[in-house]
Amino acid sequence: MCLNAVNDLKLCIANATGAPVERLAKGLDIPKEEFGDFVIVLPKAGIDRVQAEGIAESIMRCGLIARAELKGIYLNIFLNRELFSSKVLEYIVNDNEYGICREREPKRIVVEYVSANPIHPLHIGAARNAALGSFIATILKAFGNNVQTRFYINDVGRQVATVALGFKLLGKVEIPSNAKPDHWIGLIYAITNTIAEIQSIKKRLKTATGEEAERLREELDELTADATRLWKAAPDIFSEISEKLKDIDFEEELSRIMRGYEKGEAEVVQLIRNVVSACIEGFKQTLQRFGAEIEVWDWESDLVWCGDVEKVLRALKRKAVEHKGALALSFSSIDSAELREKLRIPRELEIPPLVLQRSNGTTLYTVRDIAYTLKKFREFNADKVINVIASEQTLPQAQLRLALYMLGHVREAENLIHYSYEMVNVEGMKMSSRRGRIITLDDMLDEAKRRIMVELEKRGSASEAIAEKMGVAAVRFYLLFVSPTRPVKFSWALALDFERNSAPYLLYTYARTEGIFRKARELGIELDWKKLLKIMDRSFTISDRRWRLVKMVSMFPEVMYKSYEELDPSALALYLLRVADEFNTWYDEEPIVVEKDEKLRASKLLLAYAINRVLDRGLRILGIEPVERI
RNA sequence: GGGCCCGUAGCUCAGCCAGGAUAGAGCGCCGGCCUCCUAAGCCGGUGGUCGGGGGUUCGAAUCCCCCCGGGCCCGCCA
Repeated sequence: MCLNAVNDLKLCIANATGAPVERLAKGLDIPKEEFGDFVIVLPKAGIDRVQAEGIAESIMRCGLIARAELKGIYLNIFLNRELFSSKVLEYIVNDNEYGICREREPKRIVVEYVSANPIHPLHIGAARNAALGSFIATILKAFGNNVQTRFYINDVGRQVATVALGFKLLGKVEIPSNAKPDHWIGLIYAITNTIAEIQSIKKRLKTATGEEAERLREELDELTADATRLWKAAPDIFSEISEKLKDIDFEEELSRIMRGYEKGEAEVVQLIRNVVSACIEGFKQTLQRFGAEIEVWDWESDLVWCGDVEKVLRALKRKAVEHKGALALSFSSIDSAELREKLRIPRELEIPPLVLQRSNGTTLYTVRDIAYTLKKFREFNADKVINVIASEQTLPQAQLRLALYMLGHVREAENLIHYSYEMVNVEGMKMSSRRGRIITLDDMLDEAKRRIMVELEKRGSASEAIAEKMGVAAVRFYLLFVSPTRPVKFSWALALDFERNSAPYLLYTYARTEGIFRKARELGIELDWKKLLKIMDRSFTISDRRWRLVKMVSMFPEVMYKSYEELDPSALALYLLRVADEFNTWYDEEPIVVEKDEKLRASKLLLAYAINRVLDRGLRILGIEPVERI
């Protein structure tokens, strides 16, 4: 419904003063409380001293404003608290979508996210992706767009071939019944890869000398440490793979699997599909638990088999050049500042040629991704495709857009968005899925839940369901709280701190508001918000605390819109925390349900309801389901 | 070597894109508050040459340049 009191205020000022709304909005700010409720920074709004005098006078014609003071370059504005707060509460009660303003022209948008390699469990990096991606899909949908979420199953390529080879050496694809499939596959992958790497290094060491040999020996030490750890995890399996790897040429075998898979040889297809399906099954369990919904699962191999990749490759080859003995696509012929601007490619980014094909004839990831991008646009008839991918892939994503452009898919190139975010770094540890050194999302969720369970038991209200919900919330919030452009520093201490800046804190605050309503009903107070609006004491914001809360609630639509436009959950997360802080202070300061004055009580209940709605709506957009009681 | 992102309190982060009033939170640390709507809470105290240096400006954490430090990328991996 788009009810937004702050927007009303902007329009009101614009009407009263005749100043254009956009200019005003630019200069409008929230000052320190002592200066006013809002402030227009005059130079920012393009208003000079002379004009300012007139505006300071005419602004009073806006009924929402009680008084305005010209002070230096600032026009400080004090609102009519009664009018403004009544308006805010009315909006909350009457707009069941408060905070959201649906697009007049909804877009069709594909959000591809997670798309983790199906060779090991989802780790905390994928978790950040999942949290961001599901947030993006949720908020785009909430604002009225048609959104489809997709997961790209990278089952073609080296990594998958490696784990498939591991299983092949073991004779069969079998997942122990007590193991989660993706965890088991991750172990087999790490074992196979680590042993192969050790063999390769040992081979190279035979001929290496000097610095080169030194470097290799260091690497070998590290690998040996990883191997020992992996051996301990599954001694029999480790030994078996180790033995069998001795008898084969690893690279040759890998190449054979890759070629066989791309050609669709029945035996290889069965092997890989078995392994990958099992891993995806594990992903689905975890993602469902995490509240990240994927609507369409795309197999990369299907793109190869159906001829889409071949088609793209043929088209690319017509534009290809020779690069280091391979066929490649060079972008220098089309590169220009204008094109970079259009395709959102950094000005100075050096873009090397894109190699199109391995010498064994198999395809490469970025080439396959071109076919995939076209598929995403085509199948959903999408206006826009958003790829949620870590910043480390900036270059291939840029090459992807350039290649699309070169092939004449200009619209797709221009509307393919690389939603880039920085990675999760673990302090004191280098994560490596190839060596089985990862912190998994499953572990995080389990540990968070366990910690919360301990806390709940202290309160004598241990509920497994609530602990689960809160655990998921805690992890999601931790990953969404930091701006996407900044790396997340992971440590268990930070992830499991459930005070103040955390989801448990927000959920607790929400539950407090629910507690108020519960108590009210117990006391026989009817919580009919529309009725309460009629009888409420409109002067309740003579209290600065309550007034501050009203102002915060009034900002909700503005905050939501900003988060929507920038697809940035951290702004919303931070806002919710500040609302909770202010509410908790108020909650401690004065009774709400016990208020004797019926009219004032109505106002207080409405204010608590407003906070309740804002927290509920904000948390849900962040993918967190509120709990009524903790 | 080149590119992208980042550097704000002991620690984790807002603020920077669209420059404006004495730079904000949380954690930590110190000291208080539960016969009263949930103490994952509240109140008070502690803590910062905004990485460094130039420049633009009436005004710079914010814009520009240089330097230093960190993460990531520059593969016939994905």
